[in-house]
Amino acid sequence: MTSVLSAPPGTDPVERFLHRLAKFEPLEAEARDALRRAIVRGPLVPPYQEVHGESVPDVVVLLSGWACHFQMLGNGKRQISTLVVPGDFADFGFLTGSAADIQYVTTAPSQFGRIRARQFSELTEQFPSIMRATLKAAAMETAIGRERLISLGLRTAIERLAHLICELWWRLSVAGLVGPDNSFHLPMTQAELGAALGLSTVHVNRTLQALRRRDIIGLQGGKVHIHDLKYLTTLSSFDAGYLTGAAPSRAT
Amino acid sequence: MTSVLSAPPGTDPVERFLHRLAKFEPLEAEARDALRRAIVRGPLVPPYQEVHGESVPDVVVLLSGWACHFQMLGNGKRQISTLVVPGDFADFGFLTGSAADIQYVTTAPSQFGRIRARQFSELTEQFPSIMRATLKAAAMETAIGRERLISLGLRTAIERLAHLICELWWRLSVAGLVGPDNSFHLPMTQAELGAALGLSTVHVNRTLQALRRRDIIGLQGGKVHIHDLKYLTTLSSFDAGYLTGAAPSRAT
DNA sequence: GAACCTGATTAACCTATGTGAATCGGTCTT
DNA sequence: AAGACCGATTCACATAGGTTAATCAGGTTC
Repeated sequence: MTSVLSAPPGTDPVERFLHRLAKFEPLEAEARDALRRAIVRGPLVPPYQEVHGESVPDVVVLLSGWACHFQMLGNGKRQISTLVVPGDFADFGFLTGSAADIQYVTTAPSQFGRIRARQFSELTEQFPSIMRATLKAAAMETAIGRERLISLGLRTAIERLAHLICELWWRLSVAGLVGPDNSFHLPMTQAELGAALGLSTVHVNRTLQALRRRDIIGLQGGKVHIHDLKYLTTLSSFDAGYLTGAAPSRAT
Repeated sequence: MTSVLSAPPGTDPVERFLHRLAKFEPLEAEARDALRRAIVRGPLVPPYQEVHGESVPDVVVLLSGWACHFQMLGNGKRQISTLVVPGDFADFGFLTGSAADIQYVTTAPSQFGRIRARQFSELTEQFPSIMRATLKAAAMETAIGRERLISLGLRTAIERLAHLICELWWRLSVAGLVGPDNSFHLPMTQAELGAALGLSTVHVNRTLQALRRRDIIGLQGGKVHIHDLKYLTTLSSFDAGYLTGAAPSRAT
């Protein structure tokens, strides 16, 4: 599936990013090299650091850690719209060159990589494959958003939670961040999970209990253990198609 | 805001599309001409016609009528994720060149315009402004999706409905499809509204009644009359920023 | 114009999830 | 070690919205 050199998991975060990107579209060795040279590694950012868009948005990539997009309403409630995991673009504002309209927070110590807007557009001109890969990454983010909409629209609490865990399991697997025992870090509080799933904190807790009681998953100290992936998958009618670009095999 | 020739509303649907597109990014007269020549007008499609993605997705534009993207779950419930109004791209699958993963239905007699994939990429090469405008259109669709997610995540039924109506009012205004009396066609059944808002048909009806009783809107025969736009706006904390590319003026 | 059909409307009832508040367990601070 | 926090957990209670099913109204068909 991947071309030539598939970066082994557990390597350098920049390699992880390249590896992820190349899954969307094969990248020539020179394109990879150019990207490697263009990415500037940022400092380690502490948790709960808000990141605001700049007027001329550079390309920002999450190298390690965790972040999420959110929006607030007047009543103080917040909705998390996107979860950004290592290897993801932090946001796609740079594609339109307009001021990034979205703010995001880190929820774990995180490191971002950055490519100057100007430099990135030179890169995409030189290597159209980079642009194609980037557009596909953006399309996947859209698909993820659509799937989350479906969750909020017609899945129950337990199904939403299960679906989210399946999604993260899949995405983090691709990034090489899932342990051999099907465990991964999930640096989000239950309140944050609620904000992502459209549920109250209390109900997230109840729902988590239900999954734990049935021995489907374990969750403690920001680490998830999946004990029964199959159950999770069918419970939430999770279909990884939207994460791979494959045709969805939805119900009739 | 718009450049040189702003197409007057009520004109040819292709002009409406160009007018909409140029709002995202000014288009040179030659670019407009090239687009005009490239667009092939399709036949009038009856309501409830499902349109499936092709393997090599052409650029498809809704010229007139109404359509929506939806997905189904195993239990037969459906979620409408996107509403496509005249002047919109029907979907953005062509940006990635991968098989369009999304199916959509018309809910009114509709006419689509089509530009061959190959031809479109030649156009964007010749006129980068077309690509920029298209990317911004895609970004707006993403923003709309995000806003709908917020609706499902933290707005009540009446707020969701109000927000949707505000959104459509705005989008259709830009397309020149809102009458001087603040009315517009909304060719969706209450069941479909429910599928878009994550509500049951019955509750859509109840909610509609509430808005009617307070004389905020009128809705009959697929036509909405807005009597109190200000009320609707504040009720749903509608902020058109996400439809214009302007910075959002969200609550702190 | 009788039989149909589809969509809107109502009513009665039910439940998934929200709310508010208290408790508990760690961890960090002083 | 005494607070002070923060996040997880529980409990008791409230309610928005779902479900089922019946009725109604307008438009079509034959």
